[in-house]
Amino acid sequence: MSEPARLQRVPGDPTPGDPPAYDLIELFFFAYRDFVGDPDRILADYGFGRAHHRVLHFVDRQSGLTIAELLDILKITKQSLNRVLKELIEKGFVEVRTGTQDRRQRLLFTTAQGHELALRLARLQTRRIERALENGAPELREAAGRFLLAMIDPAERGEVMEILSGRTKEAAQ
Amino acid sequence: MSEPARLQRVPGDPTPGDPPAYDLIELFFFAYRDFVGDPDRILADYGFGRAHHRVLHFVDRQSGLTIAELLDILKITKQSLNRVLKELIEKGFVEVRTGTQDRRQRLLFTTAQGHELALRLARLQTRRIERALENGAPELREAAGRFLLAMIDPAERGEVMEILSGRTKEAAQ
DNA sequence: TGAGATATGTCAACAAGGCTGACTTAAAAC
DNA sequence: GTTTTAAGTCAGCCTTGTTGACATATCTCA
Repeated sequence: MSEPARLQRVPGDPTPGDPPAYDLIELFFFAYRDFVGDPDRILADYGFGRAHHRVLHFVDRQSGLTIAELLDILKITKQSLNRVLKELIEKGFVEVRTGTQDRRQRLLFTTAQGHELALRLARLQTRRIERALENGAPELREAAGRFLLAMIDPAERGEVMEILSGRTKEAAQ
Repeated sequence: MSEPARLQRVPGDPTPGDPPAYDLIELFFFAYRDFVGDPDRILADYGFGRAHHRVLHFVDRQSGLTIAELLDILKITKQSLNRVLKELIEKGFVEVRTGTQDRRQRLLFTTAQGHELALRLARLQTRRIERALENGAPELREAAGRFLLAMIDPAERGEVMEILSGRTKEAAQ
């Protein structure tokens, strides 16, 4: 509205002339809502919310990770994390052990109960994913993964790919 | 871990034996976070949040839609909607007109200013999408769209596809 | 025409889950 | 032995969701 028209497009430009990708924008919104909605119903039975789910998920996936590592993954403040983490510990879903090489660190683990819940929620989400892929070509799964990865900030991608490898951090204990 | 292995799978089964799709679960989480994070920074300049964005977006896309229609899309309570809608109206981003066939209804429209902001945010998100697709095969876009649509509850898909068509509702005025 | 249904608006209170800022403690590092 | 680091905590605030109750205007239908 206020910017002068340009005749050439510089690569990496805002490209205000392109029509917005309304379809993908809206699909992403609705799909994500349903995707996180599945676990919500189960979590409510335990008095947990989405924040608990995220913590439980990454603790289960990266057994033995520290508070600092978890904060880095979730990108929330330690005060926010502490509120939900405390509840997960009190209710016996997460366990804390003092680090051995560095005794200032707290290493986080899921308990048997915590692991079961994390797995149950992951399977629920997996079921939705499998149903989404079952009528597609076999390449659809790989395409979905490549698209989602490419949607992530380039600067974060390295870290995300490390997380995806799901390496446990138990070496510390 | 504790369940006996089964040799056959019933279609539509929980399939607890399948390994969870941790990669897609986590990619979806990180990708969506970055996707909605872009607009957040701009919205903060206006004193708006994500809730305002969603309202502004769908009002802009479905010019003339009613409160009831908007509530149905967003799936929040009218009290929640009203709080953000009121602010969008007060600040001159959304305009309300009384319905003509049914004068109980309120038809929602973006103002020029509101349309500009909606477009700016949509373009920002489109840029991320385009960058995600630019190094992929031309089929990647279509695959992403099909995957996301299939992730939505089947019962909702019809409604979502109507929304995607972006038909304006101005006939009423 | 009058009763009831419908669309919207509003008040009050509450909960989840983010945030900032300030401060403590224990352990490691130098 | 001082400084830095990892974690925990207190207090208060914001956004955005919730429930429940009730008001108003308008439409529908017997």
